This record gives sequence, C-alpha cells and structure tokens, in this order.
Amino acid sequence: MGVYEELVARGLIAQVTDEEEIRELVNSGKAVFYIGFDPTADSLHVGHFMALCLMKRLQMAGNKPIALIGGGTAMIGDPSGRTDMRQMMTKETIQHNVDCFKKQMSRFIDFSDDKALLVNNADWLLDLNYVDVLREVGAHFSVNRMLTAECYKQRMEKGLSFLEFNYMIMQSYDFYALYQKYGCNMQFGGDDQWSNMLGGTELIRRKLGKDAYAMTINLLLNSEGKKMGKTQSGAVWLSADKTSPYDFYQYWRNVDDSDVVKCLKMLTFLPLEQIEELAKLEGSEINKAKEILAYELTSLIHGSEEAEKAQQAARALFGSKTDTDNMPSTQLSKSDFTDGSISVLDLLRKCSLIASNGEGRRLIQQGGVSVSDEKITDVYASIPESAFEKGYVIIKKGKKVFHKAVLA
RNA sequence: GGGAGAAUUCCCGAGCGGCCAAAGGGGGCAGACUGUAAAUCUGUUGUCAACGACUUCGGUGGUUCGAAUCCACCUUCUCCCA
Repeated sequence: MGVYEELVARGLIAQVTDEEEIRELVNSGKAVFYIGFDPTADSLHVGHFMALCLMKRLQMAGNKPIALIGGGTAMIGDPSGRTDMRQMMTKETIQHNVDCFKKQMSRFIDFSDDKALLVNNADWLLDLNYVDVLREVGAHFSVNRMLTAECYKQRMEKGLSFLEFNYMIMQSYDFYALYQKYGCNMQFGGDDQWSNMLGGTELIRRKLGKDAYAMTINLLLNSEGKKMGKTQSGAVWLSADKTSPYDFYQYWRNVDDSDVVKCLKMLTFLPLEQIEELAKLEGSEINKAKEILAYELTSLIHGSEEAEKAQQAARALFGSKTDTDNMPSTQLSKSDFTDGSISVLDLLRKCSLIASNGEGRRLIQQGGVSVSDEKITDVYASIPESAFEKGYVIIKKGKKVFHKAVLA
C-alpha cells in the first residue's frame, strides 16, 4: 500500500485536484509540498497537529515538506470559516508567534539536511510592490470568480473588507513563489482552504504554464460536526505550559465513543490493522481504545515519558490507588495560611480551579468539591495546616478534575 | 455621495423610563444515572466581606428623582438608492 492509499484509508483526504497525478507523485516520493500555518497564537494546537502528522507521513515516504509560516499573510487574516474579521496583530506579536512555531515544529519534523524546509512568507510578501502585484498577479484573478468561492460566500452577508478579500491572492502568490523557488508542486491544507489553494494552482498555470496540485485534509470533526481540539477554556495546545500533558491526555481519554476510531486513524501512527482490531471493541471496552489513543497522542507530542506519567496519574485517580506524583499541582506557601489554616475558597482559587468566589460557593453547595477524599459541605470550611502533613492535599472538583496543592 | 437601520452578559437573542443583574435558547459548570462515553433528568451560570451592596447593555456627554430603554455627538456594521 502506498502512502496515498494509506491517507485515503485513514480518512484524511478531502479533496484533490487530480487524483491520478497526485497518487503517482506522492507514492514515488517526488512531491515537494507545502502546508501553511498562520501564526495566530504562540503555540500550535491540535488543529495544526493533523497537518504536522500528514507532513511526517509524507516525509517518511520520501517526499519533501515545506512548512510555510504565514508571517506575511497573518497581517491580513484569513476570512475562511470566519463570520467576523480577525483581529489585526502587531508585527511584533506575529514575529514572536513565528518563533514559537518554529521551535515546536522542529521537534516533530526532521529539518536536517534539507529534508524539510521552514519558510516564512513574510520574506517575500512584505517587499512586494502594490502596483507590480496588481499587474502581475491581479490580472489573473477574476473578481466574479472569487466572489463565488465558498469561503467568501458566508461573509457576503456579514461584510468582507478588501483587506481580507486579498487573502486568497496572497496565498496563491505563496504557492507561486514556492514553486519557483523550491519547485514546490503541491499544497496541502484544511478543507476550508480549498478555494485559496485552487487560486494558487491556477496562478501557476497561467503564469508559468505548469501544473501544480492541491489536496485538502478533512477537518477533524466530532460526531456532532464541531471542530475537535477545542474545550470550553479554549484550544487544546501542544505546548506543555498551555495545556499540561495530563490535561492533554485527559482530553483524548474523554472523547466520544463515536469519535475514537476516527481519531486513531487520523492522528496516530498505529498500523491500520491494529486500529481495525480496536474498532471492534464494544460497550465499556471502548475505554481501552481511548486509553491507547490518549497514550499515543500524548507520547507523540510530549514524549513517552510524559505520556506514561499522565497515564499513571489518570489510572490512579480514576482507579483506587493513590499515585499523586503526576497530577497537576500548585505550590502553596506559608503566607497563604492565616492562623494555621486556609479557607477552601482561597485554596480553590489559588489552584485556579475557580474564577470567582461565587463560583466556588456554588460548587461547594452543589457538592462538587472534595479535599483529601472528604466532601466539603460548608462554604466557609477551612483546611488546617495539619491536613498537609504529607506535604500536600488532593482537591477533587467535580468528577474528573483532580489537583494537588503542595505545601513545601 | 444620499437615505434607512443595528450594536445587550461566553454565543444567539428578548427587553414597556422604575417591578432589570436583564426573558428564552445554546454553551459551560455541578448533581443523579453511567463506562473518566453518549443520551436523559435536576440545579446553577456578573462581582463582592452576599436577606444587602457594587459594576454591566458599542463609546462620550446630556435630559430625569430614576436610563439597557429618551436626546446629541462619535465609532463600527448591515441594508436600500447613486
């Protein structure tokens, strides 16, 4: 089975411009492809992770990936999938984010010996001359056509600024530039990028008379059709200081039954046969598949050591053992105590488990808080310093959130 | 360029000058039931030293005993005409 077939089997491919050509190219390892990443935050998140996986898969098959960081396009903001305009970012913020991206990516993709490239489109976009671009590139785009593109349609009601309208042209220019510079003949991207990507292949055809290809990856959606990798408190990040390995593990440990197999296929490198086996599990047995999913992914992102720890911690907490070593924790100091004790509300707040005292009161009233296995029933309860004789106490919020408060 | 309208809490969306911390839904959180799942049911969802007080309805001023509600200006957006 070639890489292409594997990608199809894993349900990764959404649309392609020319299936025959692409299969040939990819399977023979002759593709030089790029994937764009907009540096809109200072860490990559799960959405990017799929793209990284894809790059790795293709790289392992001998193709050459180019990771394009959109330092230039970020100044414009992609309107795709957006109902309102993105906030404009300062150049400094963008640069900072670009640097963070670089670091995270190189942990995952092998950039040594030119096996992969990392480029920033700011390098060529920022120096462009407006009139030149209009003449050389703008002439090849039909506004009528662009307006019918899916990504703009939904914005036709809410309004679309000229700034954002140009995003497609910028992205197309990227592809064109990479084709000339590095012989990049293929572009990958999320399915919401389809029209932007087609813009690029067409520009290359018109300017150079050459063929280039585009392929989109299915977005990772849950069974309800919502993007995965988002939680109430925001995205699931790949950097440990934004989403701890434990939380990361838990996110995957808790996916819907109906999404487990899909996630295994799309995100892990486990062989398909093994995934098929896991897909046969039923009822509570599915939890085994979830554990594997969570472990695999945590291991890919944070390394097997961290994955092991997260798994230990989770098993201990949800089992009966008391392994508290790997739990998220907060360091307290003596000064947090008054008269040898700390109120439960203060404790919860110190550990960032609640946003306000009101929330804490509600939580306690509804019976959602336990400290050291004892349910707190009194809103004004305090924990004496003596409760920390082991050096810590375990706080349980709701059923799934565990936190260790450590007193040095 | 001319005219008409809109902006409300995490999101959508109601809101008579006092009874508005603001209906309803979604989402979130907690409880019951479970398998650390889903579905369902219940409670809850601005802040605080909490039977009270304080701060919120795009921004700035004003009218009034009293403003999310009325007036003026500003900002942003939508629609119609050119």
